[in-house]
Amino acid sequence: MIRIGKLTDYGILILTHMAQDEVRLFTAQEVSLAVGVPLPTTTKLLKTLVNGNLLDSQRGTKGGYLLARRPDQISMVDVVTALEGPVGLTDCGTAQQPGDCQRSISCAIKTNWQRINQAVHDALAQVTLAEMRLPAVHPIHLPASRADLRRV
Amino acid sequence: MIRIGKLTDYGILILTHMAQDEVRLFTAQEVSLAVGVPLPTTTKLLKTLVNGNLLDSQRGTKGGYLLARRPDQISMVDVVTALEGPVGLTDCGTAQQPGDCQRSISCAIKTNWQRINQAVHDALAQVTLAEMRLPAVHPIHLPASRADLRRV
DNA sequence: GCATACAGTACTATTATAGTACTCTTTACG
DNA sequence: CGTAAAGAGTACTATAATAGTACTGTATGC
Repeated sequence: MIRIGKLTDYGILILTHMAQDEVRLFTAQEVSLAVGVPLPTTTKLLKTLVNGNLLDSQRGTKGGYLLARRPDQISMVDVVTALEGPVGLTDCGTAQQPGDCQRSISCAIKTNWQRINQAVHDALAQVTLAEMRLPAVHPIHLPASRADLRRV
Repeated sequence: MIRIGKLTDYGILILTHMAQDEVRLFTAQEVSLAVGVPLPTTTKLLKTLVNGNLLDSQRGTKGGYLLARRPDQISMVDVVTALEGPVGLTDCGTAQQPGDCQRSISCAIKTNWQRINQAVHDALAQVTLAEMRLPAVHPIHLPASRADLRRV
């Protein structure tokens, strides 16, 4: 199973919310309330999303956040990359001491991981934020703990 | 970022090794040595792979493990599913108390997660074990800790 | 210049994952 | 038929990544 962390889930929640009104400024507090994620966590995420160039921010009174691009220009790779780190394999080529490798088989596989890598990357690239803000259906219970994670 | 756990990595390592000689019986010890993963962990994985119907096992003296199907009939979804749990989203529809949902927005998104879900699932389904046992190139150092995880 | 809102960093706690140990069952072979 | 080898199953422990929080700093509008 592949897992996406809670924070990434929240992040998508936040972006989807902000995509409802893509030109407006949202304060952190506003977003926190709307999405139901505690303020400290929300601000943390918002900052990260700014660093990932998915959001623009405005400081000072009357400040806030807004989408850096149009929703159809923001894909899930962008979001996932911003929140969970760089997409890509451990770079085998940068190893300092090639002779140290105790599992040469694993390196054979690493090469092949790029295949999987690319496939998943492409899959995520195909889904945009614009597609995510489609019809809400029924408000349904949100389970806690482990089951809460998005299983992909 | 999407992450695949170490154990899944090991699992693929193991299966790839066994795919070298797809009809032979391998003992747990043998596999452990070949792959460089501690015996207890290896046996744990082998058991899980049997339960996932990727391996068949033979008990008793002269027992061991072998692939349950041909390598080209085993995809990465199978492996990932066996080792990390069922592929799929949390089923919103099974919630007992629909009214309890405090974040209706998130449910709107959940519906859309299926999109991502499916995309990643398909991506993994396309890669088979047969394709994974291709040429090993250079034996290279295997980093420890976090960087060790396969970033997808 | 004061209040508001974002920026950055560092710390703590939780929880999932990884790893280990132990007991039980099956089977080959002397 | 009994003993040794090998897998099956379960429960426990430790580690490490993630999630969450708090605090200090900086910009901006009125």
